[in-house]
Amino acid sequence: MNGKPVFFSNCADCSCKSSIFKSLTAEELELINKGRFHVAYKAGEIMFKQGTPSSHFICVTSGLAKIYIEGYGKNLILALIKPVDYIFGPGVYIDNKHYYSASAVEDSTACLVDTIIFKKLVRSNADFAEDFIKRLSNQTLFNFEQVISLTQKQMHGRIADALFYLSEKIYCANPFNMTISRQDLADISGMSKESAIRILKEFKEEGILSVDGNLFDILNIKQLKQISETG
Amino acid sequence: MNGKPVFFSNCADCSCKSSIFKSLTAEELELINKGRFHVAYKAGEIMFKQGTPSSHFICVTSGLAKIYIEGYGKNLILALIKPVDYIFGPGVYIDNKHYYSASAVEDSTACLVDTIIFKKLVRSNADFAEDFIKRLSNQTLFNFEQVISLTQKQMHGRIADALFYLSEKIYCANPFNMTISRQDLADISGMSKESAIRILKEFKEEGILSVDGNLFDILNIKQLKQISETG
DNA sequence: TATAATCATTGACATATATCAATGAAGTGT
DNA sequence: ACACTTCATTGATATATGTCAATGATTATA
Repeated sequence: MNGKPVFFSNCADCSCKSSIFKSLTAEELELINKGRFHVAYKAGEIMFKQGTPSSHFICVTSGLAKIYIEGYGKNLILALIKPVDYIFGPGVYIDNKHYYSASAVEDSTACLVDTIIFKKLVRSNADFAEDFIKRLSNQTLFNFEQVISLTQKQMHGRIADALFYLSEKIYCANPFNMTISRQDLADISGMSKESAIRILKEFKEEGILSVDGNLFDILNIKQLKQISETG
Repeated sequence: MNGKPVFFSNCADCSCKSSIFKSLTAEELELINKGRFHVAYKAGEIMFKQGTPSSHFICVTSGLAKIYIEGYGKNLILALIKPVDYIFGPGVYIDNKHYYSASAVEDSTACLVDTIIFKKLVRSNADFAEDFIKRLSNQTLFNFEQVISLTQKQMHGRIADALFYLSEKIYCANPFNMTISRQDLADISGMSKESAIRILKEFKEEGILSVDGNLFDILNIKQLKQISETG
């Protein structure tokens, strides 16, 4: 546990402030700033655990985190959270429980803000509330894509989707440095680790993908898109 | 098409008003009442289609509707919508597009309200906004349950979950009258129609379920719960 | 450096599940 | 009452995918 709080300047000056805060006034930002903690996590450390009370909203300021549901014997990764994005589970507005777990995939830092403050701002600032609802809506759309991929595509299509997710949404690069494990890849794609590895191997053999250590390179984007489409 | 509008008294007096409206003032209700349409759908009729512009929020006042994503060759039913519940897709706050389709499963009636009015109320009434966020959160939790059931349980567990969903959440009865087709049951459970039928047959043979015409009766709730748990 | 521990890879095998095809049942319109 | 369409059921078969077990590779630790 390397969880000692590190205090940065303040939210108003923060260069890695989540875009959700753009509709806040200086006073509102200061409100957030006052009740906020900055914490460092080592890779692998759990940020919070499914089933525990959820008291804070977490903004990832560096590194990479995963949020995942601990299901029946295996995990389903709902999303990877990169800087500067935040984690705000659906339980906050229901029963203040976490409905998924979160952990650091890479060494990470994060700001924690009390959800009471967040909810207060939602009530008092309509722009903020609307931005928040937009964000919730986007998450829902993402969930829809994921559930369709997981339930209606075969493994090749699901791995293709996962690779595009990593390349386009998370690492934002094409030869990209894979910082998640094969197990994580499998947990994103809803299959066993062995199956995920096998698909990667096939992609390599077909010249669609090259893997050099942790460096992944999608060589034939068009063909991989095709595989994603045809399931 | 039996889509002729039927005008009821008004929202303030409406006995089948969705609970989301409870935080609205009389004037706000009147605002909704003014721009509202009451429509009747026959079973099977489409209310709106995935990909089309979404302009109205739909409150189901009688009958039963389904919302479903048209995926790769087959549909996934996200939820059944019974009175008095409403349909408000995530696209409304993103790009005003429908990200799923909706259709009437039984003969149904519904009230349509312009989403512009709805969004205006979200901005002006904090209680209403908070109720709406709660509702979105509940939907997300439901999505989580569904995706875990669909991706981590085998067919028996998924059918068990679907049967409990129908009995406990939709029909709210135990011997219940099944108004959805086997194909719909399969589309809820993420499997082929034939597989769904086979599982039902097995449940019948094991005395867990009785099916008499459209009357379904879960005879051994405990065992079915067990099947749901063990996947 | 040695040792343990985790992670990645591969093969063999069992099985859950979809697909295809045929048939029966039930409702619908003429 | 009739043909006709949709829906439900069943069986046979192919295959996608998970599980188990073994091994290699890499990293952490003493």
